[in-house]
Amino acid sequence: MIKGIKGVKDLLPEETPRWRFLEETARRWASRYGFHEIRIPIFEVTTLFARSIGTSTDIVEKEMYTFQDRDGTSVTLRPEGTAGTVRAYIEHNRAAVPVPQKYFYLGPMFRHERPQAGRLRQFHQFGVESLGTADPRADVEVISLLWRMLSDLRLPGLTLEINNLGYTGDRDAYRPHLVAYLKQYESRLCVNCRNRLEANPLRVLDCKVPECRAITETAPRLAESLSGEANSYFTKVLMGLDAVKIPYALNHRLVRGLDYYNLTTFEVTSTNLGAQNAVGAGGRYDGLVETLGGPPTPAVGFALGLERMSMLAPEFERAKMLDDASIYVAGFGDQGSMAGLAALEELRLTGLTTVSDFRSTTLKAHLRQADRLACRFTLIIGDDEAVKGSAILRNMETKAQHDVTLSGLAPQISSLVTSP
RNA sequence: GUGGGUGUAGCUCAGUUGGUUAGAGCGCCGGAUUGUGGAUCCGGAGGUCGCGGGUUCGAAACCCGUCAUCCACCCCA
Repeated sequence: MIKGIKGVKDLLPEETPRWRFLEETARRWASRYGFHEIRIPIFEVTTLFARSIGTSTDIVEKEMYTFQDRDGTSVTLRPEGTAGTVRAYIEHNRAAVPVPQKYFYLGPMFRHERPQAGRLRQFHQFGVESLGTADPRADVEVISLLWRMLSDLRLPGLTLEINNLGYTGDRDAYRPHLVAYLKQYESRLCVNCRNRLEANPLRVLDCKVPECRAITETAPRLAESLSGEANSYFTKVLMGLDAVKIPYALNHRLVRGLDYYNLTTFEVTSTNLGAQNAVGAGGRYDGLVETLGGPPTPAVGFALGLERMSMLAPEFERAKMLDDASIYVAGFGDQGSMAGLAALEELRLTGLTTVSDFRSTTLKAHLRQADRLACRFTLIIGDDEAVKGSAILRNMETKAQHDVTLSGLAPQISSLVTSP
């Protein structure tokens, strides 16, 4: 048996209604906040991701689905949506458009990781990018959208955490302080953190090992090294969140894994998920557009994991099924089968949702299928009816039956089906 | 990439210190009702015990390998 690829899942018809609901909710909230859909390719040249996400990140180092195109250029299945969105923004010179460029996207992303609860190799993200606005209110707008959307879905156990990464210069100034402090306790740090000390010391701050946490608890804080400019920007973001009544918690350990973030970073986690507890996360990335060859452009955005939202979303009722398949046509016998097929087509052409199971050969089997498909009516056409040019419409709930004629069938059915 | 758990019917799972025809519940099909669904009763079908080796008189069970899957580390949505 040929099986699907590891970490790549099928969404069967039973689950697609819930996904559609999530997607529609996301779309509705995004457009309410003035974001417009952008559809970007699923693969891009590899260098786009390497340059934007950062060459020393795990994503670029070992998680990308990269392959050679036929002409030899290296291409990669997108591991996230920001890079492609920014590329499109630059390529189409959207900086020249006089209105705010606020985009949202929705679709599959690919990372070659070991699958676990809430982590797949093909997963789906909903994301927004607000490009060209340096105002703290843009940060607030994006965070607010994220929070309202998740709240509207009533996802349980949510927390919004926020931090200020400052400008690149601020982090450069802070890093030596942190490293000097951590060096004193180097022997007590976990192996990972000892490596991080060289590669990316800030990441030591969000290590989960208790010993490391204890050490970093009293470490010098990034907040103390931030420039006045960075501080006042962040203060305005927090004031804005207060003004629109978004509850948040400051988390000085929140250091995002992608290189392009600066100033505001935030993350929404849920206690009802497994170890991978981030539902959505984002931040400001003022340098990225320029890094990718565009004009200096401030930007802020977030991405949401749809699988993780789906894991949290309460069960939805399937009441709609009744409307989905409302009429079952039970055609059986040599002539009844053919007459049933014609009736099916005729009803469908008038816009009625009409189904049948051609595998059923007896009336009993047909009615059983009608019941399973939750049809409200069954149109019975056996050989007896077919030769008479008639059919029987059965109400599956009341068991009431009406005779109808096969000529001019659709109008008769329409009125019987809609009348109470 | 590393570690641990689990692979038996369509699904969820039993299966004793290794013992003869591998079970249950649910589901499915049929009958009771030769043309009327759901409920009930009766009957039936359905299994390379993940795969490959090994130990043994005998393996679903023990050993080795392998694959799949889940969870965790790492990292992230």
